[in-house]
Parts: sequence; structure tokens; C-alpha cells
Amino acid sequence: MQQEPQDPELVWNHPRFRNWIEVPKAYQIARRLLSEGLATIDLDLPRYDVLATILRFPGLTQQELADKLLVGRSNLSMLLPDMEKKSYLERREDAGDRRLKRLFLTSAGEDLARSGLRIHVKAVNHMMEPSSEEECRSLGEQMRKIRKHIQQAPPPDW
Amino acid sequence: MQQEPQDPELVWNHPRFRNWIEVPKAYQIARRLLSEGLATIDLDLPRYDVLATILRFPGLTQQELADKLLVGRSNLSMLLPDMEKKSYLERREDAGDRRLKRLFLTSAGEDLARSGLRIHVKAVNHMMEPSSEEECRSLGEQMRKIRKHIQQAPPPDW
DNA sequence: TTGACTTTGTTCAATATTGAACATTATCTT
DNA sequence: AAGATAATGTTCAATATTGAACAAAGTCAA
Repeated sequence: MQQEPQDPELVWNHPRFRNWIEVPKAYQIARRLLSEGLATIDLDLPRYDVLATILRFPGLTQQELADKLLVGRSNLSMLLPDMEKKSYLERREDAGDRRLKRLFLTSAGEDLARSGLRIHVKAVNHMMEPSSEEECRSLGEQMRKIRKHIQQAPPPDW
Repeated sequence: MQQEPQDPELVWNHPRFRNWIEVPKAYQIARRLLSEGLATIDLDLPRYDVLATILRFPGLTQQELADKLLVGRSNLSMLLPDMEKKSYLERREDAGDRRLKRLFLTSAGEDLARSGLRIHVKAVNHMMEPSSEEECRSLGEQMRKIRKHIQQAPPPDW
């Protein structure tokens, strides 16, 4: 592989690079905003993500949840027993496949999930307030395209 | 505050919400891609972020670095001594203000930073390959706008 | 100058996150 | 049916990350 003598300034001016770089920045700040909002109902991000996903997909398995949240299974193995103990959710054995544990919210968990969602919506409305409807649509479209490409195309050989 | 009875489906169809949601997903997958690339030169993401930022802003202080990376100061207090021990960087006391420690790369650190940048550029080129120049520009523009708004506007009252 | 306040970096405990190794259960192949 | 293979969830050690409390150094106001 060729090792071109690389001027950092050239990199920061590289159009795709320069523009992509804004994504992590905005993401992290948005995440902090959401985190502050959730703190007002004593909820933290990892638990909110779990609750909101089970609210949308009741009965999904731990593996499926891990896939949706893009975390490892072991992560959930640490988190869920704790949340079950606090009576936010139940883990029920699947009758057909005894390896599976299917996840359901209790009614307390559902209430908390809905409160979290309300705050999440408020945060999103707030931060995209200066963006037009069309800009939002285009942003989502872009991101979907990028994600699918990463997931489907073979990775570059470094 | 009014607690509207909230149908989750309404939320997932909310245009801003629905589109924003794609950002974290794409971000996390992109981050994993970069992480895999960096692994080929035995570099991990936290250390890459540090090296790349010092490469761009030699002599910045730990506080400034923390601000740019959006992490806490304590984070760097744990990370940097380790990296200094491995001779990737130096922390020099500022002559004028003895509270400050200014950060500089060693030549080994600089080499590693450049290699990391090369991989980062490759990752970005790869994942934005299906996006047009104009789409990239618009994406960056959007994200800049959102970030600035979050940073400048007062947060919503939850 | 003194005393209050601020800023920087460090330490520490608490919590998160990951990957590897593992046991259990299903599935596939023959 | 039996043995190999794969999928699911758990455990554990290693590493990350955060926020609070702290010490040292600087700044500001009276």
C-alpha cells in the first residue's frame, strides 16, 4: 500500500471527510441533550433505549434487542436482570425454543417508556427546530442510505 | 404539563423523529467500521481521537482537548499518562500558566496519527460512496446547523 | 495585599461496554 | 438416532466513561 505524504490540512478539507465529521459532533451533543431530558424522570440512556425498543417490539428476544440497539448480548445480560428486579420488564421463557427469553414491559415500565419517548420527541423537535421539513427528510434519507451501504457492501481493505 | 395518551406508532411516524432516529444508527455503524479499520494498526478509537486532534492542534491543553472530543477532563487524565508512557505524546507544562499541560505528539505519535487518519478517510470514502458530492455537502450543513442550535439555544423545559 | 471565586488537572468510586469462554438448547447432516 | 454445528444467554476480566470531591494555580474586587 502506498503511503502518500499526507498533509493533515488536505484531509480536513477533503469534502466527504469534512462533512461527515459533523455527524459525530452533532450526535454526541444531541445525545447529551436527551440524557439531560431523561434525567428529569430519573431515567438514563441505556435503560431508555431498552424500554423504548420493547415498547415498540413487545416480545422480542434479547438477541433481537441487542441487534436493534447495536450492543453486544452480554451488555443486556448485565442490564436486564437489574431492570427486571426493578419491575420495569419481564423476561419470559419462550415455550417453543427454550433458549429464548422474550421481553415484555410491565405497566410501570410502559409508563416510563412513554414518558421517555415524550422527552425524546421534545428533544428532537427542539434541535431540529431550525430545519425545514424537507431538510429533515433529506437528512434521514442520507443516513438510511449510508447505513445500508455499510451493512451490505464488503468493508474496504485497509 | 399535559400527558397526552400517546400511541407509540404516532411517534415513529413523526417526521422529524423518524428521520433523526437514523442518525444514531448510522453513526454507531460507522463508528464500528472505523474501529475495525483502526484495529489493523493496533489503534483504538479513544486513542485515535486524541492523536488526530493533537495532530491538528499541536500544543492544545487537556481542557481544550476534552472540549473538542466532548468528553470529561477526568477521562483524559486517565488516558493521557498511559499514552505518554507509550511515547505517543508529551505533556509539557505551560511556562505562563502552570496549571496547564500542553500536548504535543512525538514523531512516533505523529506517524500513528497519520496512519489513523488515512484509515479514517478510507472509511468515510467507503461509506459515502453512494452519496453525491452535493448530498454530502448538504448533510454536513444540516449537522452543523443542528449542533449550533443545540449549543446556542436554551434547552427545552422538559 | 487579602480573601473570594474560577480554572485546570487528578483521583476515586460507580457504572458501562466489550469480547472471549462457557453451558444449554436447537438444528442440520448423515 | 447420533454427532457435528449453530444460536442464545450468562459470566468474567479488561477497559471506558462519568461526576463529585479535591489540590494547586490563577484572577478579580475591595
